[in-house]
Amino acid sequence: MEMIKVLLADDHQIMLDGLKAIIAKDRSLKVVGTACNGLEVLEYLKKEPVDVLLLDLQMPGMDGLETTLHVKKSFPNVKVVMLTTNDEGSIIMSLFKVGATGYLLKNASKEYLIQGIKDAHAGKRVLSSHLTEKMIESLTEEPKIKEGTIPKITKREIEVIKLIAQEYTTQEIADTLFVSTNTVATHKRNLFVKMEVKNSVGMVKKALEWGLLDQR
Amino acid sequence: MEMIKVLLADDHQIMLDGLKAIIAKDRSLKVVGTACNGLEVLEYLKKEPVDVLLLDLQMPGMDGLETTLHVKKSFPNVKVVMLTTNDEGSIIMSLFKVGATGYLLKNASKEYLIQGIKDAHAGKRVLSSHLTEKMIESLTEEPKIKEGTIPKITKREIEVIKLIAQEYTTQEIADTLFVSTNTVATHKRNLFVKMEVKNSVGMVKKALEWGLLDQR
DNA sequence: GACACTATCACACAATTGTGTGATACTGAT
DNA sequence: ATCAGTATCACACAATTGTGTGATAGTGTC
Repeated sequence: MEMIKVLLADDHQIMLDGLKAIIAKDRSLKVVGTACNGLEVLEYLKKEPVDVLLLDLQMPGMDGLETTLHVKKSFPNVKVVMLTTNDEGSIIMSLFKVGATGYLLKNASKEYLIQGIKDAHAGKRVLSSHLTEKMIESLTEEPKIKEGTIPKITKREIEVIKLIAQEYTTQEIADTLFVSTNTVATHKRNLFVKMEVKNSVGMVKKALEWGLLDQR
Repeated sequence: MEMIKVLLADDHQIMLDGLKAIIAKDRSLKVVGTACNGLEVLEYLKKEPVDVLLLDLQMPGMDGLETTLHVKKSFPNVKVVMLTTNDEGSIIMSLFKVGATGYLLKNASKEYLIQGIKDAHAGKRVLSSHLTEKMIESLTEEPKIKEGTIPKITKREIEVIKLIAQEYTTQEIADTLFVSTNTVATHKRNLFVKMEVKNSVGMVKKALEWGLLDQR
């Protein structure tokens, strides 16, 4: 009987060891390799065939989402099962859009995990039960134009966001950028609309999510 | 030869299974039980003796820090080793202050983990090597009286922070919590001082850094 | 050259936030 | 039983933020 070849990717060594130990117990599964980031995954796939890729959503550098995108592009036959602590309903859709086959919570039981790998290999959609509900919810929600797309934000606007994130007042920002407070207010106003937020707090939160404040 | 009795606590089932599998391979260690939150840990300790407690820092409800505090108070002989993904230098000090014996990153190797448990049992301080440096850093950085130390923030205050982070106005927060706007304003005022920030933006940023908004 | 976008500014006004200075009541720890 | 901390509220006022509705000028594009 052919064993299902599994590749593990997680930035936590212990997680890798743990998963390996769990999967090793099942005779029809075989861990053929491990990786601790997205690049290593792609490197591995270039060399060796893999049936199922178990992927941590949160990883330094290329995260699970981006990795999936690349993997499915170059190796469409590989089934990707995302492993995560996250239970946000919103992200599931982008995951499946990007080509993932499954999405499991890290606090799933090991039986569920093993069954999930087998199901994914058979081409079945795999979803932690807690999440199924949430997904249906977010599907049945009114088709609001909410989209994961990050709008175009200009350099000047980013300067403004950064200063706001540093607790500057509008007056201080104006002084720093050598413009009037009116100008700063206008930038903020435009940003609120673009980013679909109500105030500076929401703006800074989204800016952080979108990685706008990363490079100082 | 006596085996070292280990109790595992983590809210992720897979993590528990993984750790158990790793530890089971060492003949001098024995996993005598598992728990998925702080309360379960305390319940278990009341019934059965344990040598080393492997504790996840991030858990719903009572977190690792608080759990350690309670454990060391009632069961001072139990050695506590904290497991975490976090590598903030700041939190280490509060951990040791609270009575933890060790502090390991989840991406440590399994050999390191096993050795860590044994060392902790022998009363040795255990610290992931990456962290040792950071700790020394934060120690030598004396001049600043309060560096990175997370102040005590009450449950009520956290409720307020969470709502602010969700772009609620003071009025809306007051309505949600069934208190007056004055009360909300007072909570905010106190938080600004505690957290050493100037406004809500700074507060939400720090709250995010400190992981105050993690669990819904 | 028309069009879209960016960056700049003005003026007025409403809404909200933040501060200063109190107070009362409950709780848990010393 | 006292004391520190928490949670609650009041009132007043200053400061800041956010909105509505304009305008001008430079840039790059089709």
